[in-house]
Amino acid sequence: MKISAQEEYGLRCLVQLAGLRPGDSLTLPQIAELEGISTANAGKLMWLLNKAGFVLSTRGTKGGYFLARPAGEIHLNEIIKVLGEEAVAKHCESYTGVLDSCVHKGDCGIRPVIVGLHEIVENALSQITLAQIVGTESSVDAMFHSIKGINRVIEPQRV
Amino acid sequence: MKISAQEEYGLRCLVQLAGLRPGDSLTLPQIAELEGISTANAGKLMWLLNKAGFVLSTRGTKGGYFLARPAGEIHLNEIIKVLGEEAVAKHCESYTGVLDSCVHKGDCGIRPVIVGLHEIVENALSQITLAQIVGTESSVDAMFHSIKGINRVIEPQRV
DNA sequence: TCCAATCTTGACAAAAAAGTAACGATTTGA
DNA sequence: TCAAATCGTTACTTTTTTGTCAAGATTGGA
Repeated sequence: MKISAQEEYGLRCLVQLAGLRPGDSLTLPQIAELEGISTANAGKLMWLLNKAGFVLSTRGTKGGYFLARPAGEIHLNEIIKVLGEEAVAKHCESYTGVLDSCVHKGDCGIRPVIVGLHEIVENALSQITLAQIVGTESSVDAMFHSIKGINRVIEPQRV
Repeated sequence: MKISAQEEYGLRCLVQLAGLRPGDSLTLPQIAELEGISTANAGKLMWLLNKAGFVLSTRGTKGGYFLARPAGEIHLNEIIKVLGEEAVAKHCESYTGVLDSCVHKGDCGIRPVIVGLHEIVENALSQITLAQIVGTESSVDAMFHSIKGINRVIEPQRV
C-alpha cells in the first residue's frame, strides 16, 4: 500500500499554493523549483489539479496558479481521491489475473479488508485540510496526532 | 494510495493456504487455478512468500505449499510489509523529483501525514490474522467492523 | 533406475506509470 | 501590433512494475 508519485507531488504543489499570501500566485517554473521537479511535470500536475477544480490559473505575463478555494476548506481526502484516481473503486476490476473478471466476484473474503482499509485512510484524510499541513514538520506532526482517534492505541484485551 | 498487484495476489494465495485442512497443501497449478492467475505468476509469488518465511514447500510428485505457521498467528501487517516492500521506509528517497534528494529533507510538512497514514494502516492490519479472513465476505466484513476502534466514527465537534 | 510431477531461479517481455517534449492558446505591456 | 511570458493539451519516451518463459533441481513412484 503506497502513495503514488502523482499523489505525492500533486499534494506538495497544492501545499505550496496553500502557503501563499492571499492574492499571490505561483508560475510553473516557480512551483517546479520549489518542489525539485521539472517544469513539464509541474505543468501536468497543475493541469490535473485545475481540471479537478482545486486550482485556478491565469495566463500571460503575470499569470500563475492559485487555489480555487480557501486552503482551510480543502480536505486531503478530496485531493487524494483525484490524484489517486479512485483506487478503491477500480480495485476489483484491476486485479482479475488472466481472466476477464475476478474469480472472487460475488463473494470475496478479502474485499472487506481492502475496502475497510481505504475507509480508514479516507476517514483520517477527511479530517485534515490543506491549511493544516502548511508549516514545519513538528507543527504538522503535532496537529496530526492531536486529532482525536485518528490513530488510536489498541486497548489491552480483557481475558 | 493503493494496493499493489503483488500485495493483492500474494495475500490471496496465502488465504487459500490458510483455508486448507491441517496437513494439506496446494500445488502451483492449483493455486493459479483458484486465484485466476498464471502458474508462472503463482510461482513467483510463492517464491517470495517462501523466502519471507510465510510458507514452506515440498518438491516432487505430491509436493506443494502450506503455511509455515498457524494462520491464526500470521498478522496481515507482516504480510503487507513484505509484499509491499516496505513502502514507508523508502518513501522519502523515492520522491526526490529531478534532484538527488528531496527538497524537503530536514523539515517536511507532509511527511507526518504520510507516516501517520501508514501507521494507521499498519495498526489496523496488525489486528487481523490470516485465519480471520478465511470465510465469506459477510463474515469477514463483520469481523473487520467488530474490531474496536479499527474504523472509528468521528465524534461531532463541540462548537 | 528413470520418468513425471513438482518447486526454484534468473533472464526476459509486456504493460502500466511516470516524466518529457512540442506546439498551440492567451495575456500583458512596450 | 507584436514579442515575451505564461498556461493548455496531446503525443511520445523512459522507467518501473508486472507477468512470462525456460532451464535447472528435487522428489516419489513405477
